[in-house]
Amino acid sequence: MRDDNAKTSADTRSRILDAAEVLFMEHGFDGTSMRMITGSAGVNLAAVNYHFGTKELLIQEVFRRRLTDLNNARLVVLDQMEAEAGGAPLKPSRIVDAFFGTALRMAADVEGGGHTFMCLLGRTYTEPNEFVRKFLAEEYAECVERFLSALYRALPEVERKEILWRFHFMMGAMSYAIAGTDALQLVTGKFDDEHPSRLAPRLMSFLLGGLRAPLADFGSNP
Amino acid sequence: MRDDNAKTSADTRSRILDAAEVLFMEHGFDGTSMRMITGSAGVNLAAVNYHFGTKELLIQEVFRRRLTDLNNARLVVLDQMEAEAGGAPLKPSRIVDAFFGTALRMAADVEGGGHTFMCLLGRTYTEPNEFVRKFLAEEYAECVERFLSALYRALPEVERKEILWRFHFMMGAMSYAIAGTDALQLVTGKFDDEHPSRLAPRLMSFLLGGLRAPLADFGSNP
DNA sequence: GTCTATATAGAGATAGAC
DNA sequence: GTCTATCTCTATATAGAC
Repeated sequence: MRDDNAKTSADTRSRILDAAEVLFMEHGFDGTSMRMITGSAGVNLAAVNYHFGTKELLIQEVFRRRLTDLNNARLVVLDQMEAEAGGAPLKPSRIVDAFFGTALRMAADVEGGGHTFMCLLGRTYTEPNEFVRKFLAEEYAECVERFLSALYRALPEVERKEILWRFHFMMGAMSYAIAGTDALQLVTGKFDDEHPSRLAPRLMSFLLGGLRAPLADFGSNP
Repeated sequence: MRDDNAKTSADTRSRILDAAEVLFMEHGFDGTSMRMITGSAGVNLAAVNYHFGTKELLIQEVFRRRLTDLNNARLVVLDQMEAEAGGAPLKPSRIVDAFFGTALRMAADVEGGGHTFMCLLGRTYTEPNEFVRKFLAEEYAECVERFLSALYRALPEVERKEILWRFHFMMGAMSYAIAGTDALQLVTGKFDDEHPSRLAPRLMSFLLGGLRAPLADFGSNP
């Protein structure tokens, strides 16, 4: 940092994105006004519209800049594992780690903002706002398809629909584990003050237990 | 229903609550205006303030009227099981079913509005709005404490902190399973059109698998 | 690129007639 | 209890000077 008051023009964009990310996480999209964002970022109100056009486009850019990296990181790990395996199916635990572990490692990065972003992302999966959900779905499509395919091959004896459901359940458990910890904290009287990096091993063993659980009997009573 | 246009004064209150429940679920709290609610309920704009005071108090009442029943139903089942057991610890699977199964049965009630409410509730656990989170925490406190105590006694060999985390993970998986199904649906191309009642057995086996998963090794690297 | 000033729309809430 | 009309505040967005 060269000077407290030096706001280079290139910086303005990033300052807005950083401020928006935190405020969206704390107050939601509708609960965060442009004035809050520009005030927190220390830039002029008109700067948001100049750099991003509209508030909706700003929201998209907040997600895009981190989500691209996250999903690329996931795919890099998967590519590498599949190349090493040379056509043989992978171990389910390794697939789960490549997808969920990578996200948890991002969530453990408190200082770089990864934690803030993963909290925001977790909340946004169930976001009412339709354009956000659609945007997320598109950003995720390729990556999710790749991981589901890997799981299908890793667990050929399990019905595909069942794997799909369990992937969904795992997403839910992870999102809450990251975004919703505050909530239960209020109820039960805290998880002490554990650093987010402590979460990963606990969650991973829970996810794998759920994925490997014996199948229920669905045929009985419709 | 006696007449399409007959709005008895006692009805007005319920009509507002029913309309608000659906709209809050579809558009969130900030995304739902008083005008949307009164328009959908077919009542006058001023009626909300007359019957509930403020929008915040309306939100609280939407939750209170169903949450009281849900948590009472959970406690009734737990009380009965504990009475039958006469001091002996319960099976973890039965405790989980009393808490999560009861919620899933409410979520399977599409026509009576239980499904709508459970979607809304699932979203709200990670709601940014602080007063809503605090209100939920208070409404849940007693019930969660009772179920955690039951689990502590059922699993004396497992560290209490670990049980607390896994309860949290189960809450997350359930909330997403109910509220977030739309999201993954967009990504992966649908869960067909399964009725919500089909969800319960799938989720319950996942939750129990997670709860029983072997513990990870936490001591190694801090 | 950055700023001030403002246009326009919509929000929650209420006063007072009925 | 219900309605109309309206107050007040705040939101997003933009036009135009610098």
